[in-house]
Amino acid sequence: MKINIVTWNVNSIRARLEILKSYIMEKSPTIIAIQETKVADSEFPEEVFKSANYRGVYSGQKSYNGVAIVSKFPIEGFEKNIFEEDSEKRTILIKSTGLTILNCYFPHGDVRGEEKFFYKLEFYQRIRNYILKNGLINERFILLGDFNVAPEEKDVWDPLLLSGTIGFMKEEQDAFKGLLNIGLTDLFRMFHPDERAFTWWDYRAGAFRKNEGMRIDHILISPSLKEKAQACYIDTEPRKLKGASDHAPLWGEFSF
DNA sequence: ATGGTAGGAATCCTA
Repeated sequence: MKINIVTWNVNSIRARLEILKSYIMEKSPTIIAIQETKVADSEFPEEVFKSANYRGVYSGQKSYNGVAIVSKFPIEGFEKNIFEEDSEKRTILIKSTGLTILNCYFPHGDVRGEEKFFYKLEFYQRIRNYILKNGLINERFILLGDFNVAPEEKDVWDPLLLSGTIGFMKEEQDAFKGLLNIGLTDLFRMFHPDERAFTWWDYRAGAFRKNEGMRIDHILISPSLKEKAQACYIDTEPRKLKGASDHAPLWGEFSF
C-alpha cells in the first residue's frame, strides 16, 4: 500500500481555499498536514475536505497559528494542543493507518534574544521531550510541519547574507539537531543529500522569481519508517499561482 | 535597496 503525506503552511486556510481545493482534487494525497489555518475550529471549512473524502481534525484560533490534519483513512485517535497550558494552537497529533503523526507550527522566533526567540527554543525542547516521554521513536512516527528553521547552509539561498537572521541561527539549528539526535531522520535529505532546495520564499522583493528561499518545512521520520520511505519532494507549482501561500507543499511517499 | 508583501484585524501585529 502506498501512502502520500503532504505538509503545507497555507498562510490562512480561508484565503487559500480555492487553491487548496483544486490541489487536493488533482493530487489526492493520503494525508495532509496544514499549518497557519488562522481560523477558530467553528470557522474551519471542513466541508471542503469531507466532500473530497477526507476526515479531519483541527485546532485553531482567530488570526494566528492554527493546525489541521486530514486523512483518507480513519483517524483512530488524536490530541489537539499537546501542550495544554499553551494558548497558541500550534500542535495536533493523530493516529491513522498505523502511523502516529505530529503536525507542528513551530514559532517564528522574531529576533535573537527576545521573548519570542526563547519561546521558539523552549518549544523545540518541549517537542523533543514529548517524543521521548511517549516513546514515539519506537513507533511508526512522523513529525512534520513548518519548523521555521533552515538546518544547514545548503538550506538557504544566501548563507552569508542570512547569517545571524531568524530561522538560520546556530541556537535554532542546534534545537533542530536535537530532534535528529533522538533518532529522527530528515526525509528530504535522505533522498536529496546535497540539493539546495527551498520550501518558503518571502512575498517581498520578488524572492520566488529569483529563487531566494529557505528550506524550513520538514518531514522527520522514526527509524522504522526509513525502509518504508520511497520519495520526498517539494512541489513548487502552487507557489507560482496568483494568490499563493508563501510556502510550497512538501511531499513524503511511503510504501507498506 | 535594511526595503519590500501578504493576511487578518482594526487603524497595527505577525510573518
